Amino acid sequence: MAFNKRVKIKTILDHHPIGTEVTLMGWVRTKRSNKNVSFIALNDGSIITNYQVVADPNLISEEILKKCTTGACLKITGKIVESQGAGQSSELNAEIIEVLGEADPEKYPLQPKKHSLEFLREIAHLRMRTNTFGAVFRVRHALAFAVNKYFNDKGFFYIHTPIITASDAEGAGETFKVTTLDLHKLPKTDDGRIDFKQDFFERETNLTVSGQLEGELAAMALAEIYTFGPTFRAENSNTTRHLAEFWMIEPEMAFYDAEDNQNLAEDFLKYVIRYALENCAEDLKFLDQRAAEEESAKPADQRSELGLIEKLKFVVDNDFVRLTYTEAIDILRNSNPNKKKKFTYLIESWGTDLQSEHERYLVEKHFKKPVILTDYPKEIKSFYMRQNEDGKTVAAMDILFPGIGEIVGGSQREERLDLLTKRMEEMNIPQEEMWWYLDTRRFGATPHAGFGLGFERMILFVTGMSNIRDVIAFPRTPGNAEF
RNA sequence: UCCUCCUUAGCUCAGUUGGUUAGAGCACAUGACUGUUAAUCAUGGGGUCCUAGGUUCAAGCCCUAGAGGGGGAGCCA
Repeated sequence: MAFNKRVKIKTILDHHPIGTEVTLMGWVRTKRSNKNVSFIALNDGSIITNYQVVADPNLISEEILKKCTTGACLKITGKIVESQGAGQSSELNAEIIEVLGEADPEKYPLQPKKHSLEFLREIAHLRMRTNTFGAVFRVRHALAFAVNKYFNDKGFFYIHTPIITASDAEGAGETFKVTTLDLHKLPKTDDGRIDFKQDFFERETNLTVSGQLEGELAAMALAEIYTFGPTFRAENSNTTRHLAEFWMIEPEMAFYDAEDNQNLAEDFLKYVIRYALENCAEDLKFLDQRAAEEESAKPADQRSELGLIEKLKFVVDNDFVRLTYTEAIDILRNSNPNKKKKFTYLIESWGTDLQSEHERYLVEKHFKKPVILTDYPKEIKSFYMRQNEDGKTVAAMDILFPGIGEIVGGSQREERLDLLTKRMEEMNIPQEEMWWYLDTRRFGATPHAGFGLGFERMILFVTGMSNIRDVIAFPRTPGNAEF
């Protein structure tokens, strides 16, 4: 006989089935008791709202009620009735309570009170049971769904690029090695190097740092594709915006130039944010209040002018600013912090890369909206980016978001074989092992473009969380692979 | 990797110029209470003051090293 006859709390709140008999299953958040009645706040994950269960000690034994402690899992059957209390319109009068799983209150670490995010990170296996993380992961799901829906509705094809790769030439960062060799007895070649011919793939392999190059191959056949998968970078980065394992969305489109690419990226970002606003109202309302509390703890000059939901609506309703690197340098060179030498790195000449402080100034102080920066000097960008007519810049774009920094990096790709191989030579990119990539420029090459978007950075922006470790269930960072 | 701050009860924190038995709120337990909303009230239990050295008559407090964590920078998404 099937076990699951539960009704979800979200369903009850949507339909208010007063008078019907239902079974709820979920976890106790709090219990309040007096001599005549106990109130259990139950959460089943379907929605952030807890549902009130009323237990009459004449119907439910003291032995059972004693086990209904914070964190315990219950199966409750009873009748939905109008609530006599003020905090909710309906509630469940319990007739049968079955304790599916107890939670020793002396040992269960989550309490009905506010916990610090740092503490909850240490108990990541339980933190999804809190309001904040429940909200974050429901929003994360909605955003992932919206990503697939957006591209599917536009006729893009979802390509699964490999996780294990042999190419190390993207230049996107340090890689994690993949091997089945015995690390204590590494086979050596005659000249003393590790003999990867004896390894599983008979060559050196690593976890992917980007699906872009493979994505380009697919775009040369299916025209408009995207990837959405895990990405691995072994950089020793310890910041609130970096993970060693993160999820990246990488659309790649044949017949798109740089401007088409920018249009797609802006439309895409607005779509998924709008999707969250329309489909995660309760969770975003909670996160909005949470963010407001965090803001009120900050000194007045560091507080943001807009609340979380206001900020999301603002991004959806306003055009992003588009300007070239050269224009940005002019603005920065003449900015107050540059003139008054407030920047740690002063802007003096064209050609240097922008630092975080410069990006933040442009986005948060000067324009106060998302910025698409284009046409960077070729020296500070990747080999595959299309070279502009001026001979100095490439058709790159970075999209900068307030509070996050770079959320998207992309470009029109260099489709001209001679220019591409020349650039690879200049940048010491080995061409032999990239023969398959260069083949796309030999056979049926066309203008094409694409971008990469860090999924967790998008979640950070939409949820208003400030540390990237709090928007992925089990974060992987230097020195941390628990759970 | 660099800079910087932090580590005291299950959690969040206080702890005076180094000085007797290390405190509070919340949580938890017990009891009270005729419907509560993070209920309230009373009582109670709970400590390797991150670790290892050192200075001192005396160290939670000072010094050295290490571990763990936060924030910032670089790298990037």
